[in-house]
Amino acid sequence: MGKDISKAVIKRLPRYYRYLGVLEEAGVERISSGELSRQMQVTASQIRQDLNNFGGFGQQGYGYNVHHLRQEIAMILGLDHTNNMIVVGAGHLGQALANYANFERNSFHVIGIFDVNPDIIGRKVRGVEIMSVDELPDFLHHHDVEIAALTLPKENAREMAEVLVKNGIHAIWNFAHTDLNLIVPDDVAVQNVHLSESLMRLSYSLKSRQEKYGGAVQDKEA
Amino acid sequence: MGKDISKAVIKRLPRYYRYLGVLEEAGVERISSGELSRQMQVTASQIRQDLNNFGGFGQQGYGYNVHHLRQEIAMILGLDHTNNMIVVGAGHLGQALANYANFERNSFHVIGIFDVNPDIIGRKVRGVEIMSVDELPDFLHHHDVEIAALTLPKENAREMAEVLVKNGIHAIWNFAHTDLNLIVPDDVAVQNVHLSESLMRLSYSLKSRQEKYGGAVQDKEA
DNA sequence: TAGATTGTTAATCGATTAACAATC
DNA sequence: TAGATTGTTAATCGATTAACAATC
Repeated sequence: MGKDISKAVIKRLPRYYRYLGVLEEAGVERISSGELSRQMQVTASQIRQDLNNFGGFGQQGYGYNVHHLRQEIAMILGLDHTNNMIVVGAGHLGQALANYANFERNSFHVIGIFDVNPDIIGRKVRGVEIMSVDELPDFLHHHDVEIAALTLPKENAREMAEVLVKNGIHAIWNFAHTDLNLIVPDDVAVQNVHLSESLMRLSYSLKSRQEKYGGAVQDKEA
Repeated sequence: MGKDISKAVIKRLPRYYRYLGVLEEAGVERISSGELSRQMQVTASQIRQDLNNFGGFGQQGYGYNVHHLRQEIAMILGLDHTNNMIVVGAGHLGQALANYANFERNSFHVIGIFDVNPDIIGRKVRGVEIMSVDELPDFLHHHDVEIAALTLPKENAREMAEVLVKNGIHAIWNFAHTDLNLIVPDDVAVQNVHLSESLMRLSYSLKSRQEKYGGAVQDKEA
């Protein structure tokens, strides 16, 4: 309900959440936008603007209560309850994600892992058995699954996305090297993690830094 | 050299590269910004603006040559030569990345994997033996390594980043849940892949879609 | 109260889109 | 040549930063 929040703001919220977690663990009770700004290397203006999209979480003359602000952000992001997940594709990446299970203190919980390869079906990852994708529709109808992580080769990813959507999945965490936007309807959320694109940006960044700072690569021969 | 290219433009280049690859594989020889715009769901203006940061790759009345444009982008991103990589942290995610090895047709090549855990040192991943991090400095001095992927728990990541930088690494692909920007000097490129942040954005996105489209989650009980 | 710091409006900056003359 | 489509300038839009009155 209400005004749409800009994507740029949403992108920053998890980082605020992380920094507030560090502060809370360190026993810090309150923080001003100025101090947080210094630590996070963003402007205090931006912090205040961002937070005020959701309400006045701070107090003039005091700042923000670390614990309270963190809880508010958790609520905004949907981390205040457990989101059940499945992982489709039990390759190395899929297993890596499954092993993340229960990270962020129970906000996310992997309750099923699926693959096409009969050789690994039946094996367990963190106590969860790898099932055949054939069992996927049935599984989805009998469990409350919010999120599906998709770690299949791009050849199978699109087809599987359709199966997931058809069986009630409304959020896809897509690791396949393909865009699903044209496949899934508007009411299904997709987050792409294109690792190869990230690596290419790093490669570009490395290259432009070398041009800027000179051939600093050589100095490791010393 | 010359004018700085905006981050927003760089972020889009790998996606152009991917789409051009698909077109090339499909045997498409030329493409107009208009047609590419339709396929990629971005404006034709943006495509032309983006590409013209680097030079006039197109031809009036014709469009762009798919193969040539793709090669130009490869050059810009530094994919026209092999970038040697190491993976530090041979956990599930590290092994997943190592298995990516040689993806993007030899642009990236994993030549070393390192871990602290003695139990897995000596094991092989895709023909590359897992070595002890103690051997890391020596390895870096004897090999030409451009990029280090960092897949350690955040407790060790910062310390290891310092070791990498001290031994000549100029590009870090950071998967640890911590920011390295304050640790590494300006001439070291860092790309963060904070998977948990991506998952949180998905969770937000799911939540706001449910609010917008109504409680569509229930309909999978049908 | 005085000092600190927010919430919020206004100003600036940058990125995207539109338009069209140049040109293949 | 005429038609198509780029390269590029100008207009618009959105996001960030600055400023300050409100207020704890």
